[in-house]
Amino acid sequence: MSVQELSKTYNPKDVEDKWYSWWESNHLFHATVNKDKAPYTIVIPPPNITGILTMGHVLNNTLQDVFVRWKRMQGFEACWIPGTDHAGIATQNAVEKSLAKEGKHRHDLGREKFIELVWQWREKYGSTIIRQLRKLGVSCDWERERFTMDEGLSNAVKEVFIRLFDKGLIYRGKYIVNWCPQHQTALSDDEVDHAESNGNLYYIKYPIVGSDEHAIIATTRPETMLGDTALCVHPKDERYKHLIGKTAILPIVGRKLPIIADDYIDLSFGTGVMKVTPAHDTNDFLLGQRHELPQLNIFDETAHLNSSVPKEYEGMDRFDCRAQLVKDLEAKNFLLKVEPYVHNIGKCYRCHTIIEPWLSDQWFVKMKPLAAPALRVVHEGKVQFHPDRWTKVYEHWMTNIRDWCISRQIWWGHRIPVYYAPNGNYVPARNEEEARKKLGLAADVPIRQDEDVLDTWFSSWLWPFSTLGWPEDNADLHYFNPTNTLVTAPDIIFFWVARMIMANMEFMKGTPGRDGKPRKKDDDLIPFRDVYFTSIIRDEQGRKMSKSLGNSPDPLDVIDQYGADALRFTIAYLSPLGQDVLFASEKCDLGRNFANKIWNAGRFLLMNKREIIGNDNVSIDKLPIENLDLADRWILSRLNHAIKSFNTSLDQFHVNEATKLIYDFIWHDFCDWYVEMVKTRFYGDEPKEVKTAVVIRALWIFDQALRLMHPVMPFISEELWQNLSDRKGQSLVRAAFPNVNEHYINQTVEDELNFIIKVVEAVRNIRGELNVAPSKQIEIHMHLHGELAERLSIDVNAMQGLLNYLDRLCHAKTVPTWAQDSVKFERPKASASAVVDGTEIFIPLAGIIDLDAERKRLEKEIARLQGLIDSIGNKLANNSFIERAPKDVIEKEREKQKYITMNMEKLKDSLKQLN
RNA sequence: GGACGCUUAGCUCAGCUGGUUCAGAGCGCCGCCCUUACAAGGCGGAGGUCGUAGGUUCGAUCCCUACAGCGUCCA
Repeated sequence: MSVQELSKTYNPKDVEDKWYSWWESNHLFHATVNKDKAPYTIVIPPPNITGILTMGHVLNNTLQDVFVRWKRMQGFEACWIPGTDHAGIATQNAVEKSLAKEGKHRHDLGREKFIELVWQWREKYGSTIIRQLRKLGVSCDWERERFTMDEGLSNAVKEVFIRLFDKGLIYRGKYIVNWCPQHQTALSDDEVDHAESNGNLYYIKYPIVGSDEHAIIATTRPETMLGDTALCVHPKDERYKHLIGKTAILPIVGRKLPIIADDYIDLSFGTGVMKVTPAHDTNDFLLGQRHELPQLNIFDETAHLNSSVPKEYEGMDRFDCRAQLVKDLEAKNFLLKVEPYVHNIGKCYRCHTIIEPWLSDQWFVKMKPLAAPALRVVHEGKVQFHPDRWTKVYEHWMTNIRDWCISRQIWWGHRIPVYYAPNGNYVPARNEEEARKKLGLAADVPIRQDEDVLDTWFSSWLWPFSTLGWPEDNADLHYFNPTNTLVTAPDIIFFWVARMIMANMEFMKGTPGRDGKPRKKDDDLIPFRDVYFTSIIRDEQGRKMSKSLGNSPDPLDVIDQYGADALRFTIAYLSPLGQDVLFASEKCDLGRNFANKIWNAGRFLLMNKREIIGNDNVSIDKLPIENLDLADRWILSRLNHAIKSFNTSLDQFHVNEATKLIYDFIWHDFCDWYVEMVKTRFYGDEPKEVKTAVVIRALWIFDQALRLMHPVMPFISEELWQNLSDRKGQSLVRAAFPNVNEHYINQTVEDELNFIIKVVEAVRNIRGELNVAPSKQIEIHMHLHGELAERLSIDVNAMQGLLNYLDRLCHAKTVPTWAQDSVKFERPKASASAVVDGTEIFIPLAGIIDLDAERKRLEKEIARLQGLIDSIGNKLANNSFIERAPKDVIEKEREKQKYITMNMEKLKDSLKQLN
């Protein structure tokens, strides 16, 4: 594209798709084992195949892309492995829903046909989010895309199951699980939504055998009494001590219930007597185990009453049963009272059916042995969390870890690799053949595989190595694992992060590492070194974004409206480490305006390049260092500062800080000051060679800025980078990230230019405050003296050069007057004035300005300085400050006082002059 | 009930681990400008006793304690 075609405003639509497909088709994101480079690996938190891109994904993936692009440009072999997970329940749910529209149920199809249908569904819709991610510009290595149900990953799942089983870490047992009667499956804790709900507290009388007494129990779920197998009181409860060891009668049913004691009982809840229902309440289950109580299951898998209850309730729905039972209790005078009561109810996160704690056969992983090493590496800082406070949360969970229920009673997922012989014996096996061998069964004996599938997390916890081909041994695995950084949301710290640490440490043990030797050390066994926990994206009112509230903007709409770079920039800018982000689309104005600013800076440079050099293709690879003036040295210092701070911020995972740095450098340092100053030279009368050097230097600096911003804003930076010069087919994606050149970082230079900036601001302030028309050319009389020259350590000639900038920046003609320090200066009459670093500035404005306004302006400034002087004075008059503060601090205060007083005195003189 | 986090300008937030004319940015607001990169822009300006009450210190937005409000996680 030639210069003429650069539009006046940046139009992201013209460039984004073009560059993305170019990057991808040139394999610029592809990483391979390269012994000459250090690897830098990120595995994507695999989005769910049923999902579409949300603002949460935007944040998460923007951050990953910033890290991975930055490292890639720094010369690492950067590899970002993408993929999706199969989301067992969610996906099955989606397919069942579409089946239901045809009036069909999965059982009508049978397992095999149904699964086939799910695969078809996944072919059709399962890559939506992957397509959408590309729109965001992410530099994933798409050639490495994985899916948790792929053959390779499925093998990993089987392998892990078998190894854990053989180690005795996987077992089958009866357990209370969160049962969804709708899906007819167990749910993990995180798949249950808890919410306050209005219910009742029912007070029921249980007669005591051999007495007229009743025990009163309070329950929110009276129907579960049909499964009661005991009553329980607190051993120290004086009210009920005498009941311990006695027997109660279960109303309606007539079953005898022992009365036991346990300090689990909450004395303040209800009446202090609790009914124990081991098969239908998690806490009762644990209590029942301690006291060896019978577990009486009263529900079937659809939460209807089974045959363990009196005939009249059999087959009833649990809630119908509750209503009927309450009526019956009342009729028979067992019901004391009913009170309204607010309590927590767990619901299925998918279908919102109330969860039934239910006793069933499930598969479990013993977590304690796996947790120990995973806890250690975090403790010792080998895996670091950002922000650090999540470490505590992690520790707490890991030390109180419970066994993991991994079976799910659905069809879509990895089927549990366990096979049963007709006699009930079972073994884990990779396939039926292996199972027969293990069980010693002939080919014609019927054999049956477990019906359940594994929790989706059972495949995701293997993600950092299963995506690299494990259990097959291969070079990728040696090289790219351990990965470096994981970027994820804190709400899955237990379900995913913790488990990945456990799995990697368990299964990478002994596999060859980077040096080809079997891994032993923690540093080689961890799955990643740093975990960045992202913010939560909320809407402007601070509410979580959710489908049901409809308060989540569609990122694709936002990209369409503002551009991907604008969205990326804005979201990175708004996301402080560890804090929530309140987002609204309009906030992308920030990013869009910035992109437009960058665009126009580029446009400006290209226009001048053409003006000065013509259409020749000049290389801008080298920084021309001839004829460097103060502005050049200043911007080089600022640039190197920016690069340095950018690296530091990203090293500390302060992405918002890094983003702000880019913004400030480009907008303020480069555009507001450097570009404005360089105009003086572009339009001045220096020879062509000098001008050529000046424009190439400006382009070179801008080129550096584009490299700096590329990790955050890949599209616009590539587009401009390609336009600045002929890149011969190279891409900014793999260009070198700017190096910090300490040589250019120079505080003196910055101080010198800051003086000019302060003068300009003082003059502009006068113009603004006194309403001097912008078109009005003014004169600036500066009273320059030796002290200033010494302070700025520059000579008179250099200062003269600097003053030339003032004319452009202030629309003024500068009249400097050099004087001896002590010599009084003849002030121009009727002039506005200011003091900058001890230097007096006068702007003669006879007949133009309102002298009163100028007086007020000066008085205000004098008052401000007086305030500062007073506060410093108080400090210095304080004996304990003088005695106890460090000497250099005291000295600094004294200097400050002297300096400000000097400036103020000059202002006072000026004020006197006006009167 | 336990753990953690947050409270700074009208709004959204920085302030990296006590001392730089320490109180900042963006948006919004007010005033002036279509000055040949950019009105998605330029220049200037007004706005806060840094949640409350104590404490530590020569000195606190920053460290400690309590409280209030909001939020998240766990039980």
